Amino acid sequence: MGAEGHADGTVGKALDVLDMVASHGRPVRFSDLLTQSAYPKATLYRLLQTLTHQGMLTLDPDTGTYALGVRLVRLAHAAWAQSSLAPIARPYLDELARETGETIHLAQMDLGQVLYVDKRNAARPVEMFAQAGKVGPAYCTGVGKAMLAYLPPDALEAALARQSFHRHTPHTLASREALLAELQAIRKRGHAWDAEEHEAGIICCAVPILSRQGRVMGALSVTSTTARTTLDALGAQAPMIKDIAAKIAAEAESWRFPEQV
Amino acid sequence: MGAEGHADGTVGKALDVLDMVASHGRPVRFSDLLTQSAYPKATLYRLLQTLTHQGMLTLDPDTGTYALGVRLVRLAHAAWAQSSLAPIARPYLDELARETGETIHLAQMDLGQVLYVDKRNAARPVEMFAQAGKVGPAYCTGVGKAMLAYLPPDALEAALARQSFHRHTPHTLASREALLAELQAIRKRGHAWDAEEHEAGIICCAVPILSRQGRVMGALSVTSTTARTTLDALGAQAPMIKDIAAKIAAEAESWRFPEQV
DNA sequence: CGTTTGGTTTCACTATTTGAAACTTAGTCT
DNA sequence: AGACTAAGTTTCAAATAGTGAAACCAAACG
Repeated sequence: MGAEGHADGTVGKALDVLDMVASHGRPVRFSDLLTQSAYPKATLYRLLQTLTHQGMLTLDPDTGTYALGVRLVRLAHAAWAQSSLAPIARPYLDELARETGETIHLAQMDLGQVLYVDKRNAARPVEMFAQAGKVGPAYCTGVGKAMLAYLPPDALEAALARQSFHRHTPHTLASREALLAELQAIRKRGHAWDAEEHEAGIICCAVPILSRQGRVMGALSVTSTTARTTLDALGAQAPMIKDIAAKIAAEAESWRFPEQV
Repeated sequence: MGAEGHADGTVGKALDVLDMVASHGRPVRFSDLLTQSAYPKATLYRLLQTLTHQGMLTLDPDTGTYALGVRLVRLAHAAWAQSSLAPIARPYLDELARETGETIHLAQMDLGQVLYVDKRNAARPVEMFAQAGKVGPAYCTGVGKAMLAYLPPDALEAALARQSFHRHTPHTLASREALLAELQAIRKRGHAWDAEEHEAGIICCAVPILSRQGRVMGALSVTSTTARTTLDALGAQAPMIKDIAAKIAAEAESWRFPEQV
C-alpha cells in the first residue's frame, strides 16, 4: 500500500497518513508508520501531531500509539446521511429484504473498489456500522460489475487500472479481457450476475442505480447461495430489483434538487 | 458555527471546510460555503478542490454542489472497528439489552460532546450506521455526566468550556455550578442518572468505562421511560451495568497491548 | 444586449512546510 | 553503574506550497 499515488499538497499527505493508520487494524506506533511512509521523520511527526490535534487521530499516552479519532466517526455519520443513496434507499432495502428473504447489498463506487453503504441480512436482523463502510473488489462482485458496466470510458479505465484480478474461485473472471466481455453482456442483459466468482456457493443478481443522465450512482443486489436457489431463479427477480433501483434513483435525484427558496 | 477555533495549518483549514460541508444536511454550493466561511474565495476554492480530488468530498457536476465523499465512510468503518470499545463491547451490549429489555447506549467523549458509538434498541432490533456517529450534549445526558465526572481536571475544564447549558426540561442542570455538584455526587455514587434532564419522561442510569489507570474510555447506559420504570429501579441494575463496563474495559485494554512479535 | 451572479484562474507575495541533524529520554547490555 | 541503542521530539535555514486581491469567464437574467 506504500506510496499512495499523487498526494497533492499538505492536505493530501495528511490524508495519506490517515489511510496509513486506518490500514493497520490496530493502534500503531510512530516508528511503525515511519518505516513504511517515505516521509522523513520530522514531517511525519508533524502530520501526526496536526491530525491528533484536530481529533482525526488519537494518541494513547500510555502506549504511544495512534488510532483513528472519533471526529471521523462523526463526519462519517454525516457522510452516510447525506450520501443521498443510503438514507433514501433504506425503506426500499427493507421491502426487498422482506420480499425476497435474501441478503441485500447497496453499494457505491470508491476508487475502483466497491464500498458497501448499506445491507440487509436475511438471517440476522441487521448489523451495525461495522457492515456499512466495508470495501470489496469490483471485478468479481455483482454490485461491482453492475457499476463497472455503466461507467463512462475514462472512469472505467481508471477503475480497471486498480483491479487486482485475483482468482478467488474457479469462476472468477481474472483478466481484463474476460471482464470486458462480461461487462458488455451485462449492458445487454440489464443486470449483472455473481456466479460464484468471489466466494464458492455464493451467487447474486445485481443492477446498477442510474441517474436520469445515465450516471452511475450505485448498485443494488440480492444475494443467495447455490444451496438455496439458482441463478435463473434469482434472474426472475431482476425486473423487480430493477424497478426498485429506478425508484431509488428517482427519489435520490429529486432530493438532490431541493426546492431551493 | 462560523469561525472554528484555531485551525492550525492548511490541514486544519481543510478539515474545517469538511465540517462545514457536513454541518449542512444536504449538498452545498460553493457560494453557500463562501458566505459563511471567512476564507477568501480563492482559498476556499482550492481547499474544496483538494478535498474533492482526495475523495473526501464529491462534486456533483450537474448541480455544482459538494457533498461528503465516500472515502469518509470507508475511513470511519476502520475508525469504528479500531476504536477498541465498540467492537469489543458488542456482545456485552447484546447481553445487556437482553437482560434489561431496555435501550442501551455506548458513548465516547468528543470535544466536550457525547458521541454515540453503538446502540441497542429494545423495541426495534437494531438500527444502522445512522445511529452510531450521532452526537449529543454532555451536561444533560447520563453517559455525558458519567464521563465528565471522571475526567482529569484540565480535560474537564476544556469540556465544560464547550457546554451550552441549554435548559431542555425543568430538570436540566443548566449551570456550571449545579453540574459540578452533580459530578461530585456521581463520583460518590459510582454512577450517573439522567433524571429527565434531556427529554421529559426519559430516564437513564449510566456508568463510565475506565481504564486501569482511571482514564475515561467511554460510558455505558441503560435508558427507559418514567412510564415504564423509576430511577430507583434502574439504580438497582447499576451494579450489573458497572460489572459489564469493567469487563469491557478489561478486554479493551488487553486488546490494546497485543502480544507484539 | 448590457448586467449581474456564480465560479475559475492568475500571479506576485508570504507564511507554512520541509528535513537533515542535533537533542532528549528511556531502555538495554556488559 | 556507565556506555550504548532505539524511539521520540525539537531546531532552523532553505524551499515549497498556500495566499488572496483582482482579473477573468460563462451562464443566467432583465
